[in-house]
Amino acid sequence: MKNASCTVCMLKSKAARSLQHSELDLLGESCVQAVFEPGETIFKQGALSSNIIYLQTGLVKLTIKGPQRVQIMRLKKAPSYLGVPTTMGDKINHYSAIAVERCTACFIDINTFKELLKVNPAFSYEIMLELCRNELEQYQRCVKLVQNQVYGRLAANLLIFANEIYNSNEYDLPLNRNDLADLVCTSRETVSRLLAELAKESIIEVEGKHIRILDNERLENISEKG
Amino acid sequence: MKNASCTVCMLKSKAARSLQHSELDLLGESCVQAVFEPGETIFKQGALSSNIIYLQTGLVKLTIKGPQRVQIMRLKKAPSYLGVPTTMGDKINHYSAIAVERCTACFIDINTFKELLKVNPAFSYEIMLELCRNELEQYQRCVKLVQNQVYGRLAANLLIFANEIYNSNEYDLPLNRNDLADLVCTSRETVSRLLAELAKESIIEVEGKHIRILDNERLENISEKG
DNA sequence: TATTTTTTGTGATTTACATCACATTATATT
DNA sequence: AATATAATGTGATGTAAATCACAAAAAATA
Repeated sequence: MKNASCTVCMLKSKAARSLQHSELDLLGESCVQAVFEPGETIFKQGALSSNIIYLQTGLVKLTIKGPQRVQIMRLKKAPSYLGVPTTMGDKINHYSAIAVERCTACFIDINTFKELLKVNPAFSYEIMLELCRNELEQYQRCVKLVQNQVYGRLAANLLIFANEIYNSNEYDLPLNRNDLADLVCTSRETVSRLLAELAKESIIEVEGKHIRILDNERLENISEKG
Repeated sequence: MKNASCTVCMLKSKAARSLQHSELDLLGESCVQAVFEPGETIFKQGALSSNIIYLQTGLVKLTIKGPQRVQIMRLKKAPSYLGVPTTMGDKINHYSAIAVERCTACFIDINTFKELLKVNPAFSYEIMLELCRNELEQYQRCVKLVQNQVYGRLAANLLIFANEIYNSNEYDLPLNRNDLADLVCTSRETVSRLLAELAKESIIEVEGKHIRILDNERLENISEKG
């Protein structure tokens, strides 16, 4: 862990770029950087929290305790703020964040964060926009979950990895089959079967965690139609 | 539709209560009140929007187009802001809001709203808190949807009507079976059957739309255990 | 290298729930 | 009041996907 100089940071968030010099100094004073290896918990549901996390680089999964077990809600890719909704209201985390790939994260003291929201409307506005985007994304995820069947949801998630996370139609899945199943809201066995199915149809190529999308169009079709 | 005087309004939001006199005047100038009867659309997905809606009284459903059909995402009870996430980013509504009970709603010009966010950090902070709460609620709804089965979800929704909407364990459902099914993410037929089942078990009493919860404890148990 | 542990694949079986089909009851319209 | 239209209940049937069961492969550990 080291104290960061936010002023010279090249990985500033869009929100942080609207801060004044003096405000960035304030941010830098109460901002501590840390590295997380895959599997390491960045913050944990139920624990007290007095920080907002700015995810500079890497990929995390957000998990939440459900009635039966812990569930992966979504992946979140840097750059992004984590734990804004979970820390703003009360001080207790309402979900966990766990590194899925190597991450660098800045821990910002919540009081400093609130102070910045207060003194800089542009900063505040950017944070608010991010919250709004999250809510809309969440609605979309939810309807898709209800109305599409597993085949479509799996296809959708493979496309998200390709288009939104790795920007390539060839990539290594950062999750094992269990976590992938969790993300798609299905069982491990079904994921196995459907991946085999997609491969048999020559829509993708699967080799362990390595995925290669062969027929983007058909995959998108499956993702849309269910 | 009439122009409202926000200064003397007794139904101010918590956020609005942090506004100065002059700011309330500003709000009042670009704030138009309207009444919506059940079934009437307050705003519509896909339409251009230049307003934030403050729901003063009443109950609405938020619906969103899914891959197969329009889906009820959630109910929202007054007092509450609607369309913040849908209007803040771009100008197009990303979901619809439809009155489920008689509603009064204030249409606030988006520029005025943004201006208030800018000049009054306390106001801005309250709005942000509401966004955060929404996001957390949405996560909860989603895990419940995935991990519980219909019986549990129906029970949960019956309890929400009792505890959060009507504050009574006897109430008239504001939705028909179709919409209730939609809210619970199941089919109309299943809702019919399970309501009958709950009645047979003497957990609730059903007479058309009138619901009476007889055994709160067991209903909560079903809601939790799935 | 050998051994344990974890991860993955695949068949067989079960099940919750959707869908279909139709009767019945309410509600709206003429 | 008569008719049309919509909302609801309920049985029969079908099915997507969970669960169970176990083998095979891969990864971690000794």
